[in-house]
Amino acid sequence: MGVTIKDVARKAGVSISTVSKVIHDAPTISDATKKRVLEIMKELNYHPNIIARSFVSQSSYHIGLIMSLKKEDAFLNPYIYEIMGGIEEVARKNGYLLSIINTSTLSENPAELEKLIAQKRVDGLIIHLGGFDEKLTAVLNRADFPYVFIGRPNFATGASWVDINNAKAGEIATHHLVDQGCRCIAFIGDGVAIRHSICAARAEGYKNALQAMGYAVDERYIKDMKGTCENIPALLEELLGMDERPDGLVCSDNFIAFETLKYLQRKNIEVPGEMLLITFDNYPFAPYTMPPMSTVDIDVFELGVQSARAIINKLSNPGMTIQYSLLSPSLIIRESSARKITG
Amino acid sequence: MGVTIKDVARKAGVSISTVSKVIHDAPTISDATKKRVLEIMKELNYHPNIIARSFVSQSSYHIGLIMSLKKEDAFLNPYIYEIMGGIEEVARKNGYLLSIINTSTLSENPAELEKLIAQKRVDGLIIHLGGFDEKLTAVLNRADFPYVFIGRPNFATGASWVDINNAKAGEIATHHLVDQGCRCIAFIGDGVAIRHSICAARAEGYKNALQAMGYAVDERYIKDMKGTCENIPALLEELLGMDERPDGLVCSDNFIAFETLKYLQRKNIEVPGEMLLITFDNYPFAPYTMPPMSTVDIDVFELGVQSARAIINKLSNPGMTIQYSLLSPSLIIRESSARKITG
DNA sequence: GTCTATTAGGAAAACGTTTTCCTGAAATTA
DNA sequence: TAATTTCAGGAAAACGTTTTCCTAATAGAC
Repeated sequence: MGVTIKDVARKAGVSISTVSKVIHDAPTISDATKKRVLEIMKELNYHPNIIARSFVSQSSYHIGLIMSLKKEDAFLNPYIYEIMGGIEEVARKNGYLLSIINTSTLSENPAELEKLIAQKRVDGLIIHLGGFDEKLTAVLNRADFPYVFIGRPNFATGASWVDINNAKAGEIATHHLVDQGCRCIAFIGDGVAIRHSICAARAEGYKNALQAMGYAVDERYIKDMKGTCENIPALLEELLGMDERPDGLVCSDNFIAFETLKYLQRKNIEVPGEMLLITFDNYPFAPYTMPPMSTVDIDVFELGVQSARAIINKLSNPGMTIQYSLLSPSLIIRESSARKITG
Repeated sequence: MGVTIKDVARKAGVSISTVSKVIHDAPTISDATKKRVLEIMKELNYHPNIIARSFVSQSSYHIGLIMSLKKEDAFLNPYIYEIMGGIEEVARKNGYLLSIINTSTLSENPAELEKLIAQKRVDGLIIHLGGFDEKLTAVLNRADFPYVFIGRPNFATGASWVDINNAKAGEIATHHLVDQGCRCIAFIGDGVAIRHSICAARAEGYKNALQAMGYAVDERYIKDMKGTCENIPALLEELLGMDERPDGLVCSDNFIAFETLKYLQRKNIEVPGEMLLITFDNYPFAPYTMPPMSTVDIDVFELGVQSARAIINKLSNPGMTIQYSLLSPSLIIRESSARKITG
């Protein structure tokens, strides 16, 4: 067992209370004593035993991140990796460690969540809303356990959340295509009609942008692949067969964008010559498609930072009012949406 | 404070020692008492306080995973996500939680690692070798702290590691191209000459396969992009200008493969018509390239599982001899390496 | 010089387990 | 029946902090 507070106390000729007070910089200790004790601490290379401290405070100094680790989901949210980076940084700076909990474990066996919080293995939870089961929030609420969401929940909850401003992102994408000369812009999504879904918000932004710029919104130009990529070719065929053929496409996610690109190539429709394309999230392969794909990018690291701050705030101040925050996206223009100046 | 062992003891009319012994299924407790105590435990919804248990055992019941969370590295190792899934599953089943520690935090400030292990915030470490600093292992060794590697370290260490069999993967890729009719196969990598690098191992496999099938290995057909994608066109130009022009390319990573594909398209060289292409890791976008990319895939989930087992073994059996394990890859054939049967 | 207020630091309990050693009762043996 | 062994369970210490309450010494006020 390493160096303990007792060793420091003995060597410094003070009581352990005094050492503890020095650690916490209590005002009732004289500067001289403080200095001496601090020196001894350094000399002995003393680190307070976190586990003992946990024991007293009954907190683990761990923040849990509930996220899906299912193989199939691995690349649905490519940015979760960066989110983790943001969380880890803030957590560490506040003395917390980041622990990962698999969403599917919990959905399959909600008792695991009960155990997790009964045993206080984490002090608070950040819940990434991919595949998270609404029912589980009931468990958390019953135990009055602190948590925040990444992503805007589409169910009632008393918890704070942080999200990216997908409506704004949709606006930016659409606005950009109009800027590039498009006069008829279609939207292809997956879950357009699902309340508070990422796709719905992006579609909303698409509509808002069109209206704001004085274009009519025609619902026939809004398509939904309904969960399966295989529907995309048919949707595109419909769009290309319309009286006024679209000259710009907003794809609500990368997979749609890539499938669309493939289809257009097969049909010998040039991008960006005849059709401009834009999507979201700046997926790492976006620069490597042919042509490279324009995206509306999100600072997901910041998403992690904000969510970590939110939960840590909540821990130190349990009565805190709930907060929502929406982060702004930015535009990354690549060839797929850039009209050649020449020609 | 929730239900404690005292509450259970009182209600069951036994001492806390007895309850503790029931929890650990000690043989000196009669079946009748055991049964009664277990019932009371269930009735009161008692969960042993892990923090108190940690306090006694001075272990945190957390496994740390050191991995790079730097933005730039996020997609270098797309499969780390799945690795985490494997680790989490094994860890949880053994009563551990998975904690994430950012490699760059530690390299920037090695004292963080000292603190981490002095405070016993994790019981053991799994180190993902991307960007991990060799010097840090000295800290671990000095403290006799248990750790294992994911990936084969290219420096001396007393620790176990698990890795994917990259040499075997290189063999499989090369063998497959020969099977498909290639007679001159080139290899493009990044770090061919770096000892124990992933790329070097794959190149080794490439050579072995060629030799095993009776082909000569010509070093002129082995190219290295030396850290920057911009070198790729020049390398390809060299290859295409050779007396015997290659009809198959083994690309040691996805970025090389995608850049290569782009180049070949610009030069109007048909894939798979005139050139077969194969790469590794089954990056999620591999099916979405034009044409879809063949890859040699790795069960990285299993990599996580094995690394977690290794560290947990080590924890329960500190004297354990170090172990190395190499996981076998499997072939996923897509259009980029499939000679049309017709024509 | 006495009384009070202030200051610096100490003593000890508490947190919930695990674990070692002990004890009393029952069972076995002689 | 007496001595011994076995068995089931209990008492208490220990783990390293934090924190509350207390005390002795000093300073200040009159």
